[in-house]
Amino acid sequence: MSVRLFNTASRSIELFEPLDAEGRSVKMYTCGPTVYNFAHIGNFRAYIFEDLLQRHLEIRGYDVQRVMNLTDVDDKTIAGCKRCQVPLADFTQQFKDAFFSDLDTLRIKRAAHYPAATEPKYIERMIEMITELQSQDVAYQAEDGSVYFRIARFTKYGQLAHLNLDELRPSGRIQSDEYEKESVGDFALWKAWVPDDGDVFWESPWGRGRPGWHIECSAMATSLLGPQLDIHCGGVDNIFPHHEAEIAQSECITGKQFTKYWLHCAHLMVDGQKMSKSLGNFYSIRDLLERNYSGREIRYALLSVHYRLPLNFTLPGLDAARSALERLDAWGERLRLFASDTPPALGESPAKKRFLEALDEDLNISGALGHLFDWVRESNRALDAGSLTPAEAARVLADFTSLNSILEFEPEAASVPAEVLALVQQREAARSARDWALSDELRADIARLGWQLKDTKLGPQLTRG
RNA sequence: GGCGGGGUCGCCAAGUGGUAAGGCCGAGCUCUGCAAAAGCUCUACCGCGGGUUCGAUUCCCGCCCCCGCCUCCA
Repeated sequence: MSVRLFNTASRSIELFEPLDAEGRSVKMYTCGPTVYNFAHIGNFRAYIFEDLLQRHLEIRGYDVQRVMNLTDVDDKTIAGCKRCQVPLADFTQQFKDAFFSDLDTLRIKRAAHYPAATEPKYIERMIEMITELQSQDVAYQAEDGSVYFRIARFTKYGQLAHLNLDELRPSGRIQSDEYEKESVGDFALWKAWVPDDGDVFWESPWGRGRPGWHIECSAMATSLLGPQLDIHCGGVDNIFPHHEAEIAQSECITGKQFTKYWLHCAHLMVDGQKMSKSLGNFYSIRDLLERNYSGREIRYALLSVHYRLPLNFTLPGLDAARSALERLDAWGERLRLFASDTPPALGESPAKKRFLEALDEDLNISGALGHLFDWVRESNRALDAGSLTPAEAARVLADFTSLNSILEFEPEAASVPAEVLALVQQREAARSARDWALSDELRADIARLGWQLKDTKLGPQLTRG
């Protein structure tokens, strides 16, 4: 039971060994959202991957301390609060709230900390760090008043992304107001106030301004987790320059290797194309809830593809997720009704072992789910044949429950209105009286109230819609 | 141009140097007052062309196509 993970730094799968001398504690930092809008499913693909990683490490006995930052000041948040004519904090708060609500919808386990960039203690820490970098002469203030990191002074810069900086091709994305930099690759640590920033600024040794994006992660990560992290995650697009910058800043300050394992998830596409607002294929979680998909269905769809592979998100894919989950629901329900009350001490089943071993191998979730469904079919067959004992069923159920501490696939408890429940009872009475006409009429009544009723071997079953 | 990921059944997607998991959809069967649900069963020679090998989807070379990054997008 050793976990192996693909490390972007080495471009290979490595045995996971935490820095902690005891080998138990794992420090994990995950780049969080910029709260200028509702996070989209692409963001949540990353967060669900990180959730899977945390939960799997936990089931393997590690004590994971995870931090996720909230970027609540940047160009977009400033533009947004100006547009809405509200204070920055008010503007970002609504999206912070929405973000946490979406996390719950998707059953993503909460990190230990969600530090926000504008918290005074972190602004203070960032200023301290920039001051230190300046004293080391790796940071300098340019004529525009902003402070930049001098990448020429950090020889490792570009190593994570395997980029040769001399060969970098200008991409036209360089801001025209940054011409004061010594080198185009130098990145901002502190951005000088400009009139467009309005009342968004902090006082600093370099005058009014705000922190650059990269320094916030270095400050919050080292403040909360210490100078060295075991795991640092994000989307592939963060590798360069964001994570390079974090390494440069942090290691200049601490003198230690910043992160041991860098994990990055691939992007998500929608209907085979890059998700973008202009293509109209841009989904937030609430967009999908409005289409009557549930959080766990979205979770399944986003979780079931290996994190380093591009995930093609489609609505039919969500329908497939729904069907797959219903199969698991039916299996669980069947086991529950048949299992004995006391799970036998038979130890871990081979199926559970296979599932976890698949995840050990760089989170091979597709392989793991394959084993799960094999297990579903095998135990259903045994139940059909009458060859599964109630005690064995109890063990299967116990192991499935335990795997659900990773998957979180349990059905949502639907709250059925009393009115509907009463009709169901009346119909059951009609059915036992073999009054089929009344029975069908009652089923139609129930349908009119928005519930679909199916007679299963286990009794009437209600579903919404 | 540089770097990276990928092309496996209608769709999604594992995997291995020895003739290909699983899910969805579809079909058949069982069950069933009806409807449905559920369960079982069935469905692929792995982008193209070479090479290495007794044998390649799996290794090597070339090609085609898709996606991403190249200075603040997960």
